[in-house]
Amino acid sequence: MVTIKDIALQLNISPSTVARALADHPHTSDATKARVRTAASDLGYVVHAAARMMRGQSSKLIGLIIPDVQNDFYATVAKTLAETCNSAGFQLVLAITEDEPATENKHIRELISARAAGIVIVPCRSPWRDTIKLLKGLPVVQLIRNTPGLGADWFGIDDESAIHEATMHLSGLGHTRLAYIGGHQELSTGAARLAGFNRGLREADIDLGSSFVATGPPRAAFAKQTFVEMIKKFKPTGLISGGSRLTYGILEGVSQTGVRVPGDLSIVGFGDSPWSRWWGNGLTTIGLPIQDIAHASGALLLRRIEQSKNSNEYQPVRPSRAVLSSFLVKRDSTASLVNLGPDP
Amino acid sequence: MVTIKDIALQLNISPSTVARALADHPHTSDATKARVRTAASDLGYVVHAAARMMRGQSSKLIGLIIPDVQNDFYATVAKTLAETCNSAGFQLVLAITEDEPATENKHIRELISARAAGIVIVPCRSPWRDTIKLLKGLPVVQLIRNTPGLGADWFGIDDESAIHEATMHLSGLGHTRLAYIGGHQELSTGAARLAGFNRGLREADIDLGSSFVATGPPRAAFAKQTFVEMIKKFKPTGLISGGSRLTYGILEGVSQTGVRVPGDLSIVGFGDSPWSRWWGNGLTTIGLPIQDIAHASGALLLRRIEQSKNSNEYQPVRPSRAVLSSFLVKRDSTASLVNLGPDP
DNA sequence: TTGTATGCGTTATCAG
DNA sequence: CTGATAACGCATACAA
Repeated sequence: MVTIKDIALQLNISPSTVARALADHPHTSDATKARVRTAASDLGYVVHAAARMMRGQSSKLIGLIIPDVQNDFYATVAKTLAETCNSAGFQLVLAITEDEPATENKHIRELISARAAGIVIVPCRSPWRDTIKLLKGLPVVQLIRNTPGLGADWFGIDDESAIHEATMHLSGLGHTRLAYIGGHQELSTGAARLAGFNRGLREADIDLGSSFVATGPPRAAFAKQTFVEMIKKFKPTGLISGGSRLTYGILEGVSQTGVRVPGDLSIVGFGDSPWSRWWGNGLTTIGLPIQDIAHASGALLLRRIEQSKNSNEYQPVRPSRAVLSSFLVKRDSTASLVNLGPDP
Repeated sequence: MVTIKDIALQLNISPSTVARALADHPHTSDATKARVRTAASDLGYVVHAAARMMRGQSSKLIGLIIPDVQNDFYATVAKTLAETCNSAGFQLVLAITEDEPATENKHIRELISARAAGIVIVPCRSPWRDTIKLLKGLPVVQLIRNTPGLGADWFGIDDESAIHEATMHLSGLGHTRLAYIGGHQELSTGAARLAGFNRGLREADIDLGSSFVATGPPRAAFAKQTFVEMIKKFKPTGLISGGSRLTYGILEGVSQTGVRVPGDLSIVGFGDSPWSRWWGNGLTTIGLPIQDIAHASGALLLRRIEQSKNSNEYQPVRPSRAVLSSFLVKRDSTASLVNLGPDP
């Protein structure tokens, strides 16, 4: 690896002069700068980030910790955030937890060891204490899920309202047998979304007996299995999904069981992907302001990083907690109630 | 930030003893190790990767450079590779190029500056010379696309055969008016896939006049627009997609124009996603051994990293070039030829 | 404008 | 078994 010394040796000048030339320091002759630059380019010099870091503070790395990249939602976050980071001279380090607290902890330690400038995280179900302690030492923005102990900035969506609106929508179409498949209630989002469903049921005067609720891991497999089992026992006319991957799994189940959408069942999916509209007129979705959230969190993190450079000790000054609204993308045809089978 | 010195001071021992204890060095008393570890844990010590790197060689970072995370294909690669890296103690740094040579170059410089141990890259359309020069300095594995100048390991799929097989499949169903929408011919994959289509046409004795070809950027938008325009002028009965995102765009176009699949048109999609089967029986796909490729490339890169540690100078010893086969996932109903409209 | 000296946190080497 | 010391590459305060 070619260093600043090599360039200095080549040009018979001192290393510090080279350093200054490379840094475009004002007190350096243009001639020297030019000579140094060409030499650097010739030799293929690339600055040693670690050495630079030894003197300064943190690296130009920002960690993104998410449960799953295959989720459309998080993929979009990753993309948007990568752009935001790059335009500010940072690189994004991707860490995937699979919702495992141990994996999460390990990733965070690595990031701190690499002196990441900051972290954007979608916390897993129940993070370790140690994890929270570690996170308190650097700028952190939480996304979607909200871990109680950690007093960090947070951007999320109004989960309760989102599902409530979806429930009212189905009720408004005339549905009276509703089902909900959502993520773990231990997740802040899982609890809020379920609460929205329950409020909807109450407001629509729907008997709890003619509703079905299942919560579990926010994975496609869980939703698919749950759907297939449910459709035998409880025949809903309307179904609400409480997660992007769950929607995926439900649709898998639909295509496996041959249930017609919207013929037999109206569904409200969580998250509005392009393929949502491929389901004829059946699939209403809860649109999410993903890009807005990603942008906002990126921008705020960069700001926090700036702030923490000024004050030696990082202090999470008045964490922001912003809730962005989802929006229903209605695609139901009113035909959806025509072909309802008899209640079992 | 708490350092090794802080621990030493706290315990009234020398920094070197602390270092040895932390490293579980054999010539250190168990008592000392225990004391040091608890102190480290108490103080929240995390090793400074940069400082460690100053002495040693490279970091524990591996770069993944891809055009697009939103592409199912690359998302799966990212996930699989992240697992492979983690289990070997590496962290994955995600870099998204959007197929821009400048962005690509910048990312690679950053990675080298951070002394990434190695890089897995899906090169962009026409990488800069400088980019190739930089890449020659460290272990690199190429995925899917193959940049001529760079003598690095490469894993890809047999693009020519894949599209050829798809073409023969449609021809075998009785189709004689075929269309192909693919990626730029400047891409190694774009050229190979188009060649496969052309060979298929020849072998099926299909007149070039009753076929349609369009190549362009491998984005959904391009495919959608091309599809919508094509469907007015040239009415194919069979269409083959030459890229994952292109399939996406084509299906967007289908749903916009109201073309029935497979009623009016048989389609072979590139890449087999779960949503592929949501198209009734219409959508045959070219299944890709994504996970195999990702696994293989990860494992090989780790091996190359090992090798490069032993020899001071990194020499790309006999680069591997492996071609993995795709497989057709047939879902066509034979009904697809029943409703053909008249030729325009 | 340029050169010299110093220190960042770790670890390997050598001395105790 | 433990302590002192040097070195990694870079940036900067200070001297020239």
